[in-house]
Amino acid sequence: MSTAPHLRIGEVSRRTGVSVDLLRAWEKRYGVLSPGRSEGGFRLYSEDDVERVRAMQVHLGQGLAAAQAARLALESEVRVVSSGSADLVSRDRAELEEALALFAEVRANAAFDRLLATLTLDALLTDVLLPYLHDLGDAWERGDVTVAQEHFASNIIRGRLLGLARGWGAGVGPHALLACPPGELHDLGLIAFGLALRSRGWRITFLGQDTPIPSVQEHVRVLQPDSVVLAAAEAGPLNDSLPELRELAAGVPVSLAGAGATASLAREAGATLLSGDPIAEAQRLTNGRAPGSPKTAPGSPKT
Amino acid sequence: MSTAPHLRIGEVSRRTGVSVDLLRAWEKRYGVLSPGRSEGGFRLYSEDDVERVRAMQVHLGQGLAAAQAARLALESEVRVVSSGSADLVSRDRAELEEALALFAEVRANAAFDRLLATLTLDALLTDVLLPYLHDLGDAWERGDVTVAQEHFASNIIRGRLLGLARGWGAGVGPHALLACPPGELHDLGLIAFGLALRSRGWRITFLGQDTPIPSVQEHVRVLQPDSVVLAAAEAGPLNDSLPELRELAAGVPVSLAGAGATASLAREAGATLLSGDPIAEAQRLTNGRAPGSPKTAPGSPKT
Amino acid sequence: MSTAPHLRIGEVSRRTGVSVDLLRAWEKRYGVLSPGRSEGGFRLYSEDDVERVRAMQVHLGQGLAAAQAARLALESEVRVVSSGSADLVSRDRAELEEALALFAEVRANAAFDRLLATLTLDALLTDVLLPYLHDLGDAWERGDVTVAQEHFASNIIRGRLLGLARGWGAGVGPHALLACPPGELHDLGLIAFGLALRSRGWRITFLGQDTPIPSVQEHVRVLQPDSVVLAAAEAGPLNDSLPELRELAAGVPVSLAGAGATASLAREAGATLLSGDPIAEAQRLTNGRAPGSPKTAPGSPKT
DNA sequence: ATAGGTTTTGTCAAGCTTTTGTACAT
DNA sequence: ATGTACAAAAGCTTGACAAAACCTAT
Repeated sequence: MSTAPHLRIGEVSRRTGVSVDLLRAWEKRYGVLSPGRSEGGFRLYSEDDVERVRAMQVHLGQGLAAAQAARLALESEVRVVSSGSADLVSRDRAELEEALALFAEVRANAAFDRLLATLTLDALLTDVLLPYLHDLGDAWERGDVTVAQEHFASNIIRGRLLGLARGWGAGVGPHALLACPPGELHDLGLIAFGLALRSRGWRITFLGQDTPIPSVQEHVRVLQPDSVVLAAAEAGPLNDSLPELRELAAGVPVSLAGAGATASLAREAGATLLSGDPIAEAQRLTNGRAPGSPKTAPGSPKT
Repeated sequence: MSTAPHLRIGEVSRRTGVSVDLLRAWEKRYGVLSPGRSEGGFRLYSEDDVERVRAMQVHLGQGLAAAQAARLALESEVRVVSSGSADLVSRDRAELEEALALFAEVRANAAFDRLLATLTLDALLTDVLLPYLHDLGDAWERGDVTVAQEHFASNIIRGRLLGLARGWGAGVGPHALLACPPGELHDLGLIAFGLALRSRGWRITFLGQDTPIPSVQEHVRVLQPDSVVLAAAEAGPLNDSLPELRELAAGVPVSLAGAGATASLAREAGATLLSGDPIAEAQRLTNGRAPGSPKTAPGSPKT
Repeated sequence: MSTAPHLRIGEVSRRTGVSVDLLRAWEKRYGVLSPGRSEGGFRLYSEDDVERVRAMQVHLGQGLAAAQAARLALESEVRVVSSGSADLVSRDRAELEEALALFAEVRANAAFDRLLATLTLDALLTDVLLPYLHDLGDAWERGDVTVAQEHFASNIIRGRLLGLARGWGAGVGPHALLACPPGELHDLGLIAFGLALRSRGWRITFLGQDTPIPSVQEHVRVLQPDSVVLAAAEAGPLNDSLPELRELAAGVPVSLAGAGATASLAREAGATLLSGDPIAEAQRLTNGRAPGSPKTAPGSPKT
C-alpha cells in the first residue's frame, strides 16, 4: 500500500529519532530509502519509508550491522510487531486508560473503536470497561486520580455506552426498568448491565441517576416491566429508601445491584440480590426467566 | 405572509437597534428593504422588512460583511422556505416530546433521526432541543412531569448529544474546557453549548456535572485551554464556589453560563457572563477572539 | 457541495486563526483556496474554503511542510470539522460515498463511524446504506462504476455490517434463519434485514450467499427457527429452487425477500412475500408475531 | 561533522482601493 | 428625505526579507 511521498526529512527524523544526516547516509550507502524530490530538490518520504526506517532500527537493535539491517529491511519489508497479537486487547485497554487520563478524547475513542471491533460486547464490558471503572473508583478514593480526570473519563464512556444502548427499548423480549435510587450518581455500571440484558434479548427502559422510588413506582403501573433493577455504589441511598422499596417490591420483581446492595438489605426490601458482575447477573436473570423462549411477546410500540 | 406596510423608519430603528441613517443606507446600497411611502413621502415598512433587518443583523453577527449579509438576507428569505418544512419540523418535535413523555425510546430516537436529517445542528439545538429542555424544566417545577419522565428524557437526549459530540476534542481550533460547578447536575445545556462551539471550530474538553473548581484549576495548567466555561441552572452552586472561581479567573478567561449565572456574580468572580442562549453565546465567544492571533504555531508535533 | 462564497478574508482568518497574509500566500503559492471576488475585488470565501484551511492546519500539525499539506488538503484526504450549513446527515453520507468511490478506506470508515454515532441503526440502514447500495447497483448497470469500485464498497460495508452483527445469535427472542438461494451472491440487503430484526429482539442465524435449500432444510431440523427468510436480487435463483422451497415451506414459515421475490413465486412456494424495504419488513414480521396491542402509557403528553 | 549555498515559508511594508457606518447640508 | 461627503476599517498587489530547513561536497 503505497502512499504519496509528503514528508520532509526533518519530520522523518523526528518521527523515528534517526538524525537527518544518518538518514541521508543510509540512503546513499545502502539504498534503504528512495525518497521523491520536491521541485527545489528536497527529499520527500512516504509513510512506507518511515516504516522501513523503523525496521532498520529494530534490526540494529538486535545487534545486526547496518548493512545487514538494511538488506533485511529492504527484503522482508518486516512489519514491526511491537508486541504479540495475543496482547492486542490489553494494549488497546492500556491505550484507552492512558488516553482517558490525559484528556485525549480522540485517542480514547479510537481505542474504544478498536476494542469494539475486536471484542464482543460482553467481553468489552467484563474484561475492559468494568475493571477499568472499578480501578478508577479505587484510584479516585486513593486520590491517585483527580475529579476532573474521573469526570472526563466517565463522560466519554457514558457517551459510548449510551451510543451502544440506542434502540434498547425496542423489540419483543422481557422488559426491565433500570434506575439508581435518590442520591446515587453512578449510573455507568447500570448502563453496562442494561447492555448485557439487551444483548440477551431484553427491552430496557433506563431512568438513570438519582430517581425517587415513588416515581419509579408510579410508572411501573403503566409500563408493566417484568423486572425492576436498582443499582447503587454505596448502601446509603438504598437504605434511605427502604420503606418505599418494600412497597415497590410488593408489586413487581425488584433486584438490587451494585456495591451498595447487600443480602440483608435485599431481604428486608423483599428484593433479589444481584451480587455478581453485571454480565453474569444479566445471564442469570435471563436464564431464570426463560431458558430458550420468551415468556410473552408483549406488543412493541408501533413505528 | 406579507403584511401591509405601516411602520415608520423610527419605529423600525427602535425595534432593531439599527440607526435611521443606516437603514436608509442599506436600502440604497443593497436593496435589502423596499418600503412603501406615505402620502407625504415617509417610508413605511412592513413586518417582513423588520425580519429582513434582523436577518442582516444575524449575518453581520456571524462576521459577514454588510454586502454579503444583505445578499443572504435577500436570497434565502429564510422564513418562507423553512416554514414549508417548518411544519414537518414541528411535527417531529411534537412527536419527540410525546415519545419521551411515554417512555417510547424507539419512537423518540426515530423522531430524533428525522430531525437530524432535516436540520442543521444550530437549528436542532436552538429550535428544538433547547426549547424542549426549557419547557421540561418548567413542567417539572410545576409538577406536570414526573421525575422518572424527566430522567428518561434527559438520558435519551444526553445519549444522542454525546453521540454528536464524538471527536469534539480533535483538531486545531481554540480550546474550551467545560464543566458544571459542584452540586450542579444539569449538563445538557453545557453539552449543547459545546456542540455549538465545536461547529465553529473549537476543540472541547468536557468535564460535566459536579466538578470541583480546584480540580478544574489543576488541569487548566496542563491543558492550557483558551477559555473555561462553567454552567449552572441555579445560582447556588456558583455562589458557593465564588472564591475559587475568582482564583481560577485570574489565570484563564472564565465564562459563566446558564440560568444560574448573573451579571453581579460574573463581576465578582472576574468572569464573563454568557447570558444568551448557547448558540448565540458560542457565536459571540467565537467572534470575540482576537483576529490574526493564531495561538497554535504550525508544526506542533505533540499529540 | 459548494456553498455560495460570502466570507471576507478577515473572517476566515478569525475563524481559523491563520493570518490574512498567510491565507493570501497559500492561495498564491499552492492554490489551496480559490475564492470568488466581490465587485471591488475583495476575496470572498465559502464555508468549504474554511474547511480546506482547517485541513491544512491538521496536516501542518502532523509535521508536514506547507506545500505537501496543501496538496493533501486539496486531494481532500482529510475531512475535518463539519461546520457548514448542510444538515448533519447528508454531509457524512456524501463523504462516505465519495470515499468509497475513491478507494479511501480510512475515510470511508471514519464517515461510517460518524454516521453510526449520530444515527440510529434503523436510520443508518434506511436512509443511508440501503439507498446507497441501490444507487450503486444502478450505477453498476449503467457502467458508471467499475467492478472494482463496486467490490470495494461492498466489502467495506459488509465488514462494517458484520461487525455490528456480532453476537446476533444470542438471547431469548424469536429465531430467524437467513440465507440466499444457490446462485445468489447479494447478501448485503439480507444482512441489513438481519440487523433490523436483531434490533427488534430476534436471534439470527445467517447462512449467507449461495446456500443450497437442502442445507437450509437440514439446519431447520436442528435449529428449529421460528422463521426462515430467503433473499435474492433476481428471480432466477429462487425459481430454480422452487420444488425444494415448497418442501421447506411445508415445515417452517418461509419468507421470500429482495428484488427477485415476486408475489406469484411466493404463492407457488407456499411462502410469504416480503416486498418492502428490509427495515419495514422486519417491523412487520415482528408485529405479526406479537399481535398484542402496544400498551400505551398515559403520562402528560402536553406541555 | 562542517562549510557554503539553496529552497521554503511565514511575515512585513508601501501605496492604493473598496466598503461601510455616520455626519452634514440642502 | 435626499444626496453627498468623509474617515476608519478592511482589502488588494507587489516586492522583499529573514529564519528555518535542506542540499551537496568535503
